[in-house]
Formats: sequence, structure tokens, C-alpha cells
Amino acid sequence: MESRRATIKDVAEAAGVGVATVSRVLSGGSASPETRERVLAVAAHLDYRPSALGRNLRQRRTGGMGLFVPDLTDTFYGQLAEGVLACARSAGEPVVLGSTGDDPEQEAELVGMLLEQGVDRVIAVPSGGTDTWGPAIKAGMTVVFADRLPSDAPTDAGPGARLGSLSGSPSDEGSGAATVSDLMMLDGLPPASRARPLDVPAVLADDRAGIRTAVRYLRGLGHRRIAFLGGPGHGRRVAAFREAVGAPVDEDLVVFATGSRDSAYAAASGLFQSRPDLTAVVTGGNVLGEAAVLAARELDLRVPRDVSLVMYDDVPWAELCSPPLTVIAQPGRDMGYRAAELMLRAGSRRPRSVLLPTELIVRGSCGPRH
Amino acid sequence: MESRRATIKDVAEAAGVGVATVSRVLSGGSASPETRERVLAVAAHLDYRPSALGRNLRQRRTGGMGLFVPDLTDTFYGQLAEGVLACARSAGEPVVLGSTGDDPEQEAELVGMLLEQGVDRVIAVPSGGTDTWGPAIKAGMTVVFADRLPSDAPTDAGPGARLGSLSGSPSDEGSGAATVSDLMMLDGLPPASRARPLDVPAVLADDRAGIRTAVRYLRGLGHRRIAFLGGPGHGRRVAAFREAVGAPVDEDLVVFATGSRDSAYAAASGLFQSRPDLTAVVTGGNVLGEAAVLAARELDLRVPRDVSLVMYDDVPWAELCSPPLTVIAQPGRDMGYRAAELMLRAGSRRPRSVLLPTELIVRGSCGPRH
DNA sequence: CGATTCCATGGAAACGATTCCATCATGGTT
DNA sequence: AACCATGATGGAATCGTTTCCATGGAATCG
Repeated sequence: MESRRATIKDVAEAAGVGVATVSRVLSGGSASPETRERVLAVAAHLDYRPSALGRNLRQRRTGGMGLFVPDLTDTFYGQLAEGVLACARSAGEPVVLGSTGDDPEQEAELVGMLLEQGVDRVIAVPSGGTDTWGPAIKAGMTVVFADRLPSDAPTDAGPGARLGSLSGSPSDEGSGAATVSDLMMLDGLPPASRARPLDVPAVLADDRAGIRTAVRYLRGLGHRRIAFLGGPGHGRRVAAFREAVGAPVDEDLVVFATGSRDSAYAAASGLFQSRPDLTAVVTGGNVLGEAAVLAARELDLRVPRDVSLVMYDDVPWAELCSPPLTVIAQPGRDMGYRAAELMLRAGSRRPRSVLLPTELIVRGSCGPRH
Repeated sequence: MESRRATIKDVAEAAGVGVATVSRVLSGGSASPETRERVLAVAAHLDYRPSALGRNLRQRRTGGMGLFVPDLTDTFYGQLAEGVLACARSAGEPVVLGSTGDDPEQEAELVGMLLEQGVDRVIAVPSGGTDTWGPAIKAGMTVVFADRLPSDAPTDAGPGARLGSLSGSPSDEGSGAATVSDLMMLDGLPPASRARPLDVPAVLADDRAGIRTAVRYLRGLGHRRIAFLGGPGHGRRVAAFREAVGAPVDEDLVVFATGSRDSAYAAASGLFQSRPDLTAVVTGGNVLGEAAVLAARELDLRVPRDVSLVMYDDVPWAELCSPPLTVIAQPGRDMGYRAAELMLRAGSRRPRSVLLPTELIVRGSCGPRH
């Protein structure tokens, strides 16, 4: 009793028309009212649903889009993914997911798989650099970056970058308009001094403003020895940190971990032990914030009495911590949603980049210097 | 300079053979050594990669699998997804992701989309019941459930269910072997008294043992009025709770929320306010645990002094809470990995279901009754 | 040595859609 | 009345692969 799906041919025969006509009716082409009606009726009766397989082959491209994130266990990327999915669903497009683990090699492999599948659009939180994404783009992919730029891209949007409006509807494209190469123009260095830029739109948070606000806030509390705890992809954030702290930067206070929780913990712990004189830490992501809290507790450092903490990303559990964590919030879901929007529009208008605002949410993890 | 991808025809011509031969060589069919070598060389030189589009059309099915989770913002499902992705990657299969928001309607829509795409395998944390999944299976889909069973399935694996071994390799299939209908046999009710069962393999945690352990633990601390805070899909857990508590169950102490964080908070807050006499709460998921902590704090209930708390799911932030949360841990990543394994094996052997062990991790959120 | 088997091989037919193009009818214009 | 523009329509080509089948040569067996 396993009847297979009806094909366009079945519908054509049942309706007494040619397959071309059926196709036209179903995709909005011209047809006489009575034919249209009959075809529609037959199609509905046969429960006909066009096979994406046939269509894709003919059109030499699969619908849908890829989505690459470093780690779904990181709540922020979960939020971002939800945003992408929400937008994709409203457009009826499938999303094929890849988790890169912050490994450029895995990422490249995933790109290859998408290419093979005929998926030519991808939203990526990139792990690799131009050597991964250049070829992908030359192979005909439409790429939108989210949350970060490839590691060898410029690290900051520069002083001139404007904020994307957050208040407008999600589809509001108003301000915040710049491609990656536009963004590169603004950082003061002549483009020629860099590798040829990828002309790829991106949806980023205004890390620069976020970090600056956090550092100023800590400064205002009297902190002078402020550390930065970063991870992969936090290049723009650490650059902003350096700028906000101002020269000379105490390089021992800038520490990096790889993507894993273990590494994050080790980095945090190492930082606290090697520099007991630091009084405040800014972390570049929530996994690092988690690690910092854990390491501090292990070393009997009290937050915020002994060390103040500002974490990037506002995640639900930040409020549950004790003390509740002061964070730099970035709109993860929006970021995903707008990236997907950009992707879907990519055909018509030339997509522009977006810079979303961040917000310092003061809770209880920062106090005056002691 | 946009050269499109080489096709099998290009390779055939360049190698001076027919397309059939190329196809055979590339898919391991028989061919003479020298032909094979030549074809392989040409293919490599042309950077040929077979298009999944053509293959899928011919074979009337897309490779890869779907993955449906209720909410990627819930860390547990992030873990589960990572597990699925890990297994899929090792098999070179794409994963198309859907987030159902615990809404059967959205879920059904997503099933339709998969069908259209020719994806005929899906791993699902189901939101809908037999009315969604029955048709999907009849349409030829291979389905594996993870974390829960459809809402109208029996709520418990029953006393006879055995644990899947966790100690073995991930591919160890050893114990824990039962299909959903097997599991249904064990709960004491004759199968005839239920709707026709879906014969679908599932990977579940041993909720029954997990909840029982937690309740016994709380009992041991002197608690008598223990509440259960559940959400969608926690049917098996609440059933286990009822069983563990034993009749008569105080129905006011069993409260349900929908999937959203707001609803979870409202339910928790309502529970605490309506029954100030309760001394302990078990939550059916981490989002509900989060809500319980928040609601307790808002109402000036101290954990564990005023109320003890056991949360389902061990998530990284459970340890960061203050006090650190006592949890029922279930192996989210393993669950995803094994579900994907089951899916991939589905062709050969008849897939069996798996019951994974849970573990009570005692931290600081439970104390003696006051 | 003839017959049978076996293997490598290439041509061609699927798979299910879109889309180009030719055909035909219709109606309006010169 | 001849002609042209318009619009609906169906046939057939196409996308890139797999797979069926026929062919031909070589090798094995009787």
C-alpha cells in the first residue's frame, strides 16, 4: 500500500493538459482561468507536491541555505541559529547546519559538502580565513558572515562605522549600510596594504562600542589593571579592547583560549594565577565568562570583591549567577534573522552589511577596585 | 572567469571513456586497473565532484537527514544537535535543521518541507503525536525519536526496561534494545488498549530511574511536599514522578508550562505562591530550572534553605549558580550521536531503541527540610 | 579447437522538474 | 479579406547522475 508521490506528469494526464502547462500554472505563469482552475483542482486532489529534486537539477541549484556556527552548545550561537531558522522558515527555505568547532579544516570540508549538494548560499560564523572563503565565493557561493569576519580580515569597523537601527522592523534596512570592504576602508589603513578583500556582506555587533563602554565602566570604578580573555574569532574584540585601554597595553593581561571549555578554563585559571594583581576581566564570549567564574571560584577569588567581571553575550543564565553577571549584550537572534534576510535579498539589491548595537547590562559582577 | 563545475561527461571525454565507466569507477564498481587509474587521475585533475543533485534525482532520494528540536536556545538541545552533527559529519551526510518551538503545526510543516526536498530520514524530538508522525512514516520516512516520544505514546518505558550501556564505544549496540512498541509492551497495559503504535526506534534517557532517584534523594532529606514543574514533552517524566511519589499525588504540586521562558517563569512563580508549603521542586528541564531559580529569588525564597531544587539536564551553568544546582544529568550529546547512528544503520539491521542512563549529580541546591 | 563464461565497456534510458520554441486559435487592424 | 499581434498550449530538450543492457574480447573449460 506504498503509493509513491504523484509527479507532474500524473497531474498533467489527469487534467488532460501538458506538463508544461501544469508547471506554468503552479509557478504563476500565464494560463487560461479554466485551465488553471482545473489543474489546481487536480493537483490538490492528487496531493501533488513538486519535487525539489527535479527542480533543483534543472535549475542547477538547490534552494535553501547553509548555516555554519562554531558550537551549538554555546548559547549565543543557539540564539543566532534560532534567528536564522525563523527567517528561513518564513521564506519556506530549508537550512542545512554545520558545526565547525572553530576548526578551519572542518569548515572547509563543510563548504565542500554544500557545494556538492548544490547549496550555494551560506551564513557563516567563519573560522577560516580568505583561503577558505575566497575559493568558496569564486565557486559561486553567496556568503553572509555573522558575528565575526574571517580571521585575516581587518579587526575593526573603525571610528566611522554607524549603528544599524534596532528599533525598526527586522526588515528595516535603514542605516548600518556597508560591505566588508566598505568597513575596511574605514579603519584608516589603505586597502592596498591588505590581502584583497572579500566583498561579502556581514552582520556584526558593534564590538568596538561594546568593549569601549565596558572598559570605561570598569575604569570609572577605579580599575586600572584590566585583563581580556578571548577566544577564536574575538579579533575585533581584542583590538577594540587594546584601543579602549590605550597604549601601553600590558600584554600579559591579554590571553587567548581555543574554543573548548577546558581550554577556556585553563586560560582563565592561568591568567588569575600569573597576574594576581589584576582587578578586572573582560571576556570575549560567554563560554569564557563561564570559565572565568569557575576559575575565580576555584582560586578563592570573590566576584566582585577581588575581581570584577564583564562578560560578552547576555545569556539567560547570566542572571542566575551569583552575583548576577554584568554583560555586554548583543542581539543574537536578530543577528541571525538579519543575516538570513540579507541572504535572501542577495539576488535583488546588492546586500549591505549591518552593524547591530550592543548594550552594557549592569548587574552585580563589577565593583570598585580594592 | 566563472567556470562552472566539471560534470561526469567532461571527465568521461577527457579520459576517453564513457560516462558509465566513470560512474562505476567513482562508486566502486568493476573496472580495469588502468582505466580506473586514468579516470581517477582525470577526475582529480579536473577537480571533479559528483553533483548530489543529479544523483539524488536518479535515486529518488536525497542523502542526509533532518533534525527537529524544539528550541536551540535550550542548551540541552544544543548538546543533542552537536551529537547528531558529529555522527553525520563522520558519515559525510548533510543535516537539515528545523526548530519546532514545541508546536505540532510547525513540526508538520517542516515534515512537509523535508518530504518535498526528498529527505526521507529524520531525527526528531517530537512535538506532535501520531497524527503527525503516522502520515510521515506512511509517506516513506525513516524516523528516529530522541529525548521523548510523541505526546500520545505511552508515557513510560516500564519496570522491565533495561539500560543501554554507556561504557561501551558509541557504536556499541549491546543492551538497551527495544523498539517503541517493545517499550510499550513493558508498561503493563495491553497494546490493544492504545492507538496503533508507531514502530519507530527511539533514543531516550531513563527518565524513570532519574526521577525516581531524585525523589528518593529528596525524601531522604525529609521532604514530603515535593512539586514537579514540567513542560511540553515531559510526559514520561511526570508519570515517573507520580509513580515515585506514590498515591495519593497532590495534583496542585504538578504544574505545567509551555515551552517559552516566560511561561516557565509564570508557572514557577505561580507554583511557589499558591503552595508556600512545598519544600522541594523537581523540574523537567533546564529552562524550567532556570525559571524556578529566578522565581524563587524574586519571592525571596532561599535555595536550598526554603526550597530544595533538582533540575533535569546537566548544563554547564548549573555549576555556576549559587548554590550550584543539583541535577539529573542525561547525556545529550550521546543521545544525538546514537540517534544518528540508529538512523544510518536503519537500512541494514532493524534498528533498535536505546535507553541511556541518567545520573543524579548532587551539588548544593538541596538541603534538609526545615 | 569450439563453446561457454566472464568482465570491461559504452550507449541509452530513466529520474522530475523547468523552459525554449513551434503551433494554433483568436481578435483586432489595415 | 489578408495580416499581424497576442496568448494559451504541448512537445521536446535539458540538468547530471545511476543503472540496465548489449557488445565485444579474452580467458577458461570440456
